[in-house]
Parts: sequence; C-alpha cells; structure tokens
Amino acid sequence: MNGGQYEAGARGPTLANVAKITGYHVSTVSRVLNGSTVAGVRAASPAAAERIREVARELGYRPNAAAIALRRRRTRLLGVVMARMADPVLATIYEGIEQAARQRGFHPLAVNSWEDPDTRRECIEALMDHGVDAVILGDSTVDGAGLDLLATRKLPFVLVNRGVEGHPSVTCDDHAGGRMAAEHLLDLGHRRVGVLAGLPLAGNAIGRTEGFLDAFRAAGHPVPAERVVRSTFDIAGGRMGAERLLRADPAPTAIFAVSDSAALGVLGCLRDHAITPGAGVSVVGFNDVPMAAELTIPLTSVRSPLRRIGEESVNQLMRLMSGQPAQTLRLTPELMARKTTAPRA
Amino acid sequence: MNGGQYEAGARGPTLANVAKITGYHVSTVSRVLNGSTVAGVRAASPAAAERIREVARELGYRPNAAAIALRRRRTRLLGVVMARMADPVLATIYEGIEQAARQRGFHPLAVNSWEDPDTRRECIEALMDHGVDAVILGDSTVDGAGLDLLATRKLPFVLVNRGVEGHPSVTCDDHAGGRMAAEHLLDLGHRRVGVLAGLPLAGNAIGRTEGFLDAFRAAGHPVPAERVVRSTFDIAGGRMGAERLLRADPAPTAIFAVSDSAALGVLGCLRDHAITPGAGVSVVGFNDVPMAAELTIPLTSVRSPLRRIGEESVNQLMRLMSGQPAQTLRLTPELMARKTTAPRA
DNA sequence: TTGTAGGCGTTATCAA
DNA sequence: TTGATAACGCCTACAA
Repeated sequence: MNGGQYEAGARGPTLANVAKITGYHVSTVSRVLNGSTVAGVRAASPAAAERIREVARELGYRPNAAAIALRRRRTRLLGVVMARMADPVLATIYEGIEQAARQRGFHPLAVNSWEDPDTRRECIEALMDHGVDAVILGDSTVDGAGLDLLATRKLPFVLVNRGVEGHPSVTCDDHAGGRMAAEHLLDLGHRRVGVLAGLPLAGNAIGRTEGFLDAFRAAGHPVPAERVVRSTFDIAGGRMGAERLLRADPAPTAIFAVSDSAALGVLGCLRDHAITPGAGVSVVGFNDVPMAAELTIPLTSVRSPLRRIGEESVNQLMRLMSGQPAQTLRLTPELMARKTTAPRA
Repeated sequence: MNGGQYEAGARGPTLANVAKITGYHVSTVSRVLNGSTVAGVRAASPAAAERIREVARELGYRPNAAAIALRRRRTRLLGVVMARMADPVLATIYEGIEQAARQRGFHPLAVNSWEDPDTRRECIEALMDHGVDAVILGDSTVDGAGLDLLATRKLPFVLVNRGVEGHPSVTCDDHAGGRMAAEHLLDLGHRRVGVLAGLPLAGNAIGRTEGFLDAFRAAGHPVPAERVVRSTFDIAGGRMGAERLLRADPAPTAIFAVSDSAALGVLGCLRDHAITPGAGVSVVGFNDVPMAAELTIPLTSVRSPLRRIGEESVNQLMRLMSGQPAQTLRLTPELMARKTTAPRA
C-alpha cells in the first residue's frame, strides 16, 4: 500500500539503543534520562549519568509518548472543546490556553463542537479516547450537557468563557460587563434600548444580558421583553437580530450586543438602513476584539481579558490535577467607550 | 499528591475484560472488534462476533489509544502548525482541517509558532514526540525552515496557506489574486498605488505582491520600491505600513494589503488622518474574511476559499499516507469589489 | 549504584 | 475459527 516514500511509523532511537551503546541497563538509562530520584538523591553515578546523557543527545533520543502514556497513564495532552475556532474570541482564549499549557509541558488537543450537543458529546468522547489528562470546555451550556461524561471518568475539567453552576470556571464577570454597557448608555441618555442576547443556553450571554437588564431596571427604565432578542454570537446573528429590533416603531436608540461579532452584524445592518452608528443608533459590543478599535467608526465595547481567561483556565486545571480544588474565577471587564455610542439625539 | 477527587489515569474496560466475560481469548476479541480480516474474510464466526460486540458495547469498551499507538505505530493524530490561531484566516483554514480530519477519524493537534523559526522547530519536534502520523504546516517560510525535521523522520506533510518550492502545498492562487486586485485598481484609474507586502519570507505574501506588481508593470505603471512596504499580516502591521505610505508626497491614491487584517489597520489609519476609504484612498484587502462585508464602508477584498484550502490539505495528506503522491493545489480566488475602492478622484 | 522482571493494552504471528 | 505468545517502549518495585 505504502509506496515507501514515507514511513508513518518511523521511530527514533529508544532507551534500549542508548543502553546498548553505553553498556548500561535500560532501567538505569531510564532513571538517568527522566531524572528520577531515590530518597531524594539522583539515582546514578555522576559519571554514568554524564555518559548516558551524552549518548542520548548524540543519538537524538526522544521519549516515546505512546509508551509513556501506556505505562504512566498520562499523556500530557489537554482536551479543549470550543464552539468554533474561527470565532475570534474563542481563538484568543485558545491562544492563552496553548501558551500556558506549553509552558507546563502540555499540549492542547482542540476540537470544535459547533454548538451542537451531540457533536459535543462526540468531541469529549474522542478526547477521552485519546487519553487526555484533563479537559477545558469553552462551549458549555447552562444545562451542563456532556459534563456527565467527564464526571463518570473522573476526568478533571474546567469551564472557560461560559460558566455552569456548580462547576469550576474561568470567565469574564459577565454580569458586571453587562451593567457597564447599560450604565454607559444610561449616562448618554438612552432609554429605549434593544439587546442582542446571544444563545439562550450560553452562560456568558445570560450574564451579560441580565447585568444589562438589571441596570436598566434599577435606573427605572426596564427593557421590555420584545426588545431582547436571541441570536447567535456571529455576524449573521447580529444582523438578523438588528433587523428585527429596527422593525419596531419607535426603533431603539441604542443596541447592546453580547459579542463584537454580533455588533459588527448590527453595524452592517445599520449601514443598509442608512443609519449612522453613534449619531443614529448607538451600538455597544462585548469583548473588545482588536478589530473594534480600527473600524472607521470605532466600536464601543466591553473589554474582557481573553488571553488571561485562557491562561487561568490552565492554571486551574493544574490545580485540579495536583489534587487541589479549582477556583471559579470571574475576571473584571472594562468599558472601552468609542464612537459608536453618542448622546441620544 | 492527588486528593483522590480525580483519577487522571482512570481507564475504562479493556479487551481483557471483554475476553473474560465472553470466554473468548483476547486475541479473538481484538480481531472481532477491529474488524480485521484474514484472506478477505472476517476472522470470527458470526455468533462469536455478535456476542463479543454486544459485551463490548455493554461494558462501554473503548480502545486504548496509547496501546494502539505503541503497537501499530500510528496515532491518528495530525499535527497542525499555525502562526497563530487568533488570525481569522488561519482559524478558518483550521476549521476546514479539523472537519475533514474528523471525518476520516483523525484528530488535529494544533500548535502556534508565532512566526518564530525556533518556536516552529520546537513545535514540530513536540508534534513528532506525540507521534503524529502526519503534519500540516500553515506557517512555512520560503526558506523551508524546519522542513528538514520532517524529512529526516520521513513524516508526511503538506503545506497550507503558504507554499514552498518543491513541497506539496494547498494554497490560494496568490499570484492571480494579486493580479485581480491590481486590475481592479487599474480599471478605476489608479496609477500611484502602495502595497503592504506582508512578511518577506511568506510565500503567500510574495505571490500576492508579485501578482499585483506584475500587473501594474504590464499596464505600464510600475510601482516603485519605496511604495512596497513590508509588514506583518495583522492590524498593527497594516496600520504602521499605512502610516509610512501616507507620509509620502504625493501619497498613493490606493493601497493593496495582502491580508484583510492589515487592510483593517489601513482603514484605522485613514480614519486617524481623516481620509475616507474609497473617496479618499482606495483600499483592497485579501481573503475576504466575513468581517469585510459588514464594515460601515465595506472592504473590497480578494476572496480565497479558506475552508476548502484546509479540507484539501487533509485530502492531500491522506494521499501521502496511502503512498500516493500529493498534488500542489492552487485554488482560484475571486475579487469582491465593494465600497473601499472607487474611481480615482 | 545497578540489574532483573513484570506489565501497561493491543495486535501480529504462529500454531492448533 | 480460535488460542497462545511475544513484542511495541517505558517505568518501577524489588533484588543484588
């Protein structure tokens, strides 16, 4: 079958090779090369260790991950489930995860669930099949779908981006972020506002929406239900949601979208309606992805520390893996006021 | 160390378990469960096979990936090296890769090289350590840095996004794309144009730039070297490059950026200079990421089939792994003319 | 300080 | 059609 051009299973030198050359036994070589200790002392004579390490280096010895995984029951693989990688928010979180994981000698195995519960289950099962040591979930829904799989195998996991009651998670303080957006709009005099509330089962969307609605209610201007519309987090969702909000008469003077991508969809929609963002209808996004600041009319957005969220999730996972409890972290967002928000005309 | 709450190495039922229950020998169970054949016939009596499969299902048996990897010398893991995941272009290509790989029972192991040669080598080595069956490289430079690592291990690999002479790759037809951008601007009457040429060692940037410059030269309006500036592909790169181009007197009437992110940086820069994209300075990007069409002044861009590029790279890898030669594919781009380009004032 | 032996879960080979 | 056996590369008691 194979033309011989490639040897998929080509392996490098093994411990046995190093052993044969040095004249030491495999077990000795193993001890030296992974620096194991007996009673706190390095378990090999300095001379032996030196020689063995030298030969290993010359040979280009690299430990075989499969063998180690089989023997030690750990792979140093971290499963990561995301809704979709091309979402700039998730991709940035992933970057944080990847970097933090690599610093600790772990590698992320990333899969996309496409917001689909069945696919999510498949993803998690596939990750477990590959023997990942732990899992980071970036696509959870508040019903906790799929978490049972991890629980039954007692596999450590941390939620990221979207929290679920009763499980450790690292997220933005979404409620606070929603409130910031609301207070900004209230300060600018907006009273009749619309909300693109994101997916109904996503914890981050729920938090942001509630924070926003709470603040408006507290200010004495509750937002009626028909001006809170569900949507996906992407551009298309924002566009459709905005279409619907703008159909109302009178239309809202401001729109809060729980993601920047959705906010971008809103901007596209406003353009089609010949409405100027800011001057016509104010728009607030969430996350402050790099694009937001560069738009011709730069987007007001609630900044969330995406990379740090990713990094912290790995930290918490390390805690879990070493037997400590994981904390649930809510990192503080920050409002970046820009030109898509302006005082009510 | 471990508090007992989690068992990192918890494993499910094994072949031995199934064997004990069914009364068959492990080897028989193995033969049944992985559907191996002897002389084209399934190597077990139908009754036995039935029973074994039933027990395996009841027990929730899942094969141990580490053991299989050790024994069969294949992991069904695909290494993927990207410059950075949060780049929307790379993330979209990755989505294509992930989907195609999963359909074939493979899983991508994705690492970010951050455009750094040393990090790239580390990435590739780490992937090999984990025993990936093949590698997709999305961050190659025309000098082929790091490819030697793969060659010495005879590991199949395919380049994606950026080609390198002499190696199979799946890319956009960058030269054609650059030409399209040029012809569009030429049609609109632009003669004094600037180019944000991307990273000097990136094959895609080189192709796009050359295609563009060739077309202008052919039209009798060669672009002088000082109006071709190197840059990174991201927003910051576009912004800095645009600053530099605009400092010239007379400034160019149009700018071609080899990526949409850079084009977005250009738009931000134009805004700061109070120049209207299109009416003032025309701007063309590359890739047509979803954002482009939604901007308040939508971005003219050369669309490249990112997802298909990712999918095709997996196809080519499958060919390589089955001993067939891989093809080098150049998928055709398409110009999406929008509002950031307008006839020369 | 070093060697020996056994096994992690699976599969390939050989024998029955 | 099925069973026995060895081996993939590594690690870890235990013995020397």
